[in-house]
Amino acid sequence: MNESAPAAFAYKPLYVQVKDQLVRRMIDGEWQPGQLIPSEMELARQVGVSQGTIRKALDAMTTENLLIRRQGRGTFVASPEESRILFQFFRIVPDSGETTFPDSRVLTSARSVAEGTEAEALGIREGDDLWRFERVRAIRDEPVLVETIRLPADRFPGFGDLPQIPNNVYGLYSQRWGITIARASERLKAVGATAGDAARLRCARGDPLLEITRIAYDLENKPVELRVSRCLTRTTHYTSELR
Amino acid sequence: MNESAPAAFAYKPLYVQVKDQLVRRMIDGEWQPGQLIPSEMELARQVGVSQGTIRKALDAMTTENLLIRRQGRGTFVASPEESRILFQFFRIVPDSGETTFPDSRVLTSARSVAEGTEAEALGIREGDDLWRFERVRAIRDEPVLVETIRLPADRFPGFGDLPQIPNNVYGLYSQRWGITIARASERLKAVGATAGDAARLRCARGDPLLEITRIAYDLENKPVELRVSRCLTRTTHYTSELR
DNA sequence: GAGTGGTCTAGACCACGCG
DNA sequence: GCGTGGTCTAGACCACTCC
Repeated sequence: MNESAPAAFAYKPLYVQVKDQLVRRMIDGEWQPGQLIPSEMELARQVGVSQGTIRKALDAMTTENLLIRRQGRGTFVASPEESRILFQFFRIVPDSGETTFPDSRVLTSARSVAEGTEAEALGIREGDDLWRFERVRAIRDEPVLVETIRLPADRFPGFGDLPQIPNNVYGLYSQRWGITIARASERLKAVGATAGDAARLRCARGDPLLEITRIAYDLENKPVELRVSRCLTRTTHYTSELR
Repeated sequence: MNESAPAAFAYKPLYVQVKDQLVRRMIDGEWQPGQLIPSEMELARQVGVSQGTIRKALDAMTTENLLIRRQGRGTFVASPEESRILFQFFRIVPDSGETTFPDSRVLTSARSVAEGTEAEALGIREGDDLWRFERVRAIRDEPVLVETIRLPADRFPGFGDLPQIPNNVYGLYSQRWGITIARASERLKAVGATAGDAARLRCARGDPLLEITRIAYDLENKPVELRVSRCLTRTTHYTSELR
């Protein structure tokens, strides 16, 4: 392939180099979410490696949920519109087991300035501009959680001018700014409801809430969203699979 | 390979059949935790397939944390003694980020009878015998969580005769009864501390706790342990990676 | 140097989706 | 029937570990 030979001190297998090159096409917007990408044989010709090596790169991207492969149809760029992706990043489910996705109602939205912990989490400097908005999410009209989302202003130009914010914000990030959320890291704690939480969630002050602090990363592994959710878990729970 | 041809209505790729066959060797105790298994070439000869097919089966088992492969040395059965396995099933970490593993102190241990929800979780019948024990776990002498563990008595004969219960119970399950915990499923809720929790965790009654309900499964995907942990998260948190 | 797992290649055939 | 991804094979060479 048309790439410099791997240096002895930093050996990278060919298929990893190929994978990085293909991810780059997604970052650059050449391959957009939902799009059908060329077949394995075609990519092998383009990149100049064997079909088996292309396959290894595509398989790695598939296990990272960047691609979706369909036998007989082709390989597609994963899209945040699809329901399977929604649930990839939403782990609060009703105890009953049904798979309902919550509605959202935005409470406040404003431009502000990053404080120390916010800046650290988002990899920006203290004092840099942020978009910050707060919303309540409900399942079957029962409020389940209240969350505050913070976005670095320079990555989301014009965010404040939006007439409204959709339920699925990862779809919005993708469509409006070409930002794909590739992975996220969460920290969970149990906390007591504040007076504000209590009013919004129709519970008592001090009631136990599940607090989820999430940092979401883009394709280049840079943090792009900080989200703190405080959830009522009377009739719902957070699921986690350990393997 | 010496296996009947796949039926048309239930096609299973050859490498999956091989994988099932190799997992069977672990279930039957032919391959024990920590043991070096035969090389790819040797297995290919034994099973009667190509080395590439053996490799696919071994890779699948490696991603499920059943095997550990070391270039130049060989392939080993994963062992619950190794630190990496311990943290695979322990997601409570200090906020500071250090990786300390908690001590345990057993409070109560008794034989009892399965109630409805316990029986359902463990896939046994209501009224079947259970071992049930409760312990407090501490990091640096600070109590962090109190947990109750329930085991189906027929899978763990002689459990009640043990002089003491070690910190790492998954190592015990493996050594004493040949039971390997392959995966676990957790449900998290925020709850208020009971009077009993408060006394054991040195907190106030009603303080918010993170309640983790875990069902752990063996190599045959049968539930073998039900565990409910109630955790103080003042200086610790539960981590979760979303991909 | 011998043996192991890891990568890369090339080619054949199978299962699937669609026209 | 054609093109796609999925499986299976066979063989070469590379990187790593240990003697």
